[in-house]
Amino acid sequence: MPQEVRVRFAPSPTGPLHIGGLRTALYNYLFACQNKGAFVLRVEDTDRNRFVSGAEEYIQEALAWCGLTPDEGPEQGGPFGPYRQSERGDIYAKYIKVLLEKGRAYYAFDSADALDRHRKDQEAKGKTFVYNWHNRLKLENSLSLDSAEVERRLSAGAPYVVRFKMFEPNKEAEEYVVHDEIRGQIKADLGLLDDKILFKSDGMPTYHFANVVDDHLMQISHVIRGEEWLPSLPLHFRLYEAFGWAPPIFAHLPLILKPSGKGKLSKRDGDKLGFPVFPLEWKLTGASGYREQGYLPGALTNFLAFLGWNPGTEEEFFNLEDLIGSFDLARVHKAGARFDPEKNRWFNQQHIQRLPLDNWVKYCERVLLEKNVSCDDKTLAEAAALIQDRVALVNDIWEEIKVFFE
RNA sequence: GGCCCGUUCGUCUAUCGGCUAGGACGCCAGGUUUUCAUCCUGGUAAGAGGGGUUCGAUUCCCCUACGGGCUACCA
Repeated sequence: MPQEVRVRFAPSPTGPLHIGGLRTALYNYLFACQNKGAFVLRVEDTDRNRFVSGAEEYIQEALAWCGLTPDEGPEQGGPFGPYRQSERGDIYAKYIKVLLEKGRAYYAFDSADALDRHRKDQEAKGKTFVYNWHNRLKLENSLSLDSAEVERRLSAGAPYVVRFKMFEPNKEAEEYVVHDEIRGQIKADLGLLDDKILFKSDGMPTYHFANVVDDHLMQISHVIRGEEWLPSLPLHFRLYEAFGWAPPIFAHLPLILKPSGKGKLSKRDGDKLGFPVFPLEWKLTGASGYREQGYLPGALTNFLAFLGWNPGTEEEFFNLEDLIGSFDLARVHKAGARFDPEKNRWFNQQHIQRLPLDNWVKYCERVLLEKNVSCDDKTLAEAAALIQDRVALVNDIWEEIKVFFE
């Protein structure tokens, strides 16, 4: 492998990181470490409307709690910065121009309202409105309008977006094949895909554009991300192609599903399901976190690692270092996995039991300190040893240990 | 609706054409423990359905069903 492995975790700061995102970060981290590569944190804050202040700090803190500290990122710095997309405006402006000049992208003046109307019209006829090759000449854009009119609108400051020219019939084949490391070859029909917006009218790039530009510029070798991105993989390949860049290797991870009922686990589940979905508590909404509930970060990452992957042996207790040694992208599953809070708790209990005594004593000591109970080291060590296999969560310590001090 | 991905015990999973389909959580039963927890032993329970390919399919192919994702000037 001549090329250096560089992976990135690219959350958008719209709220706390949830355990699905945490697992994505974990897999990226493991892959980077075992290949002696770099783990990059990139903050994808191109949506001003959904920006939540404090979210970026939360993400950093959550990663640090789990031991997944990035090698490069907004706080760590690095040679490929800035690592916040909101600070990379000049870069995107430069590269969108490239696509425009190559004729691979075009200006579009259709208002959001007008597009909405088109969608509703088509829906009424039982059809779906798709902005692409078959109607782009009937809409308001730099392909349909003459160049003088386009110039006039642009210089008059008319709002516009930039769209990607996804496909041109008669010039290229409709069948398109992309590759995913976990799923293999995936066929797509370019004629069915739409001319995605690359640049929004507020001057910010969309995910698709910023992502491709940044991954290329940051020399990302492997993109390991959630399965929800699989449908846009053909678009991303097309973008690399349009730029003339070699794409990275893509691996789409299976989603984490709710313990029961339908759908994937989401931030909005909060702890409505009876268990936290966040590593740390999120004060804005009062949502609880695994740390506050008394989970060990090593137990959480162990359990999360096994949601969608396993080493193929019957060994099931792995600390971060063990995981780095055993993790294998080729053994990642294709199907989504339901999150099981009970098994998560059991992992935690097992991890507590396996803690070296002197380490465990520190947890107990902290609890006694909080409760203003003083005792000598010998008593503390004895009491801690006696309760170690009775406790499933760090938060249970007081309940078990108090009998020794009352 | 359209497109894409998926499908082994209730759940997480092993199996890379030939197994009595293994492990773990949970649950049930028994044992250890003054009680509880821990721990030990045993039990429960699975290849979505239908076609192929093959001497032989859980494993390869197709169809159907079901599940999931995407279909925004969100990521």
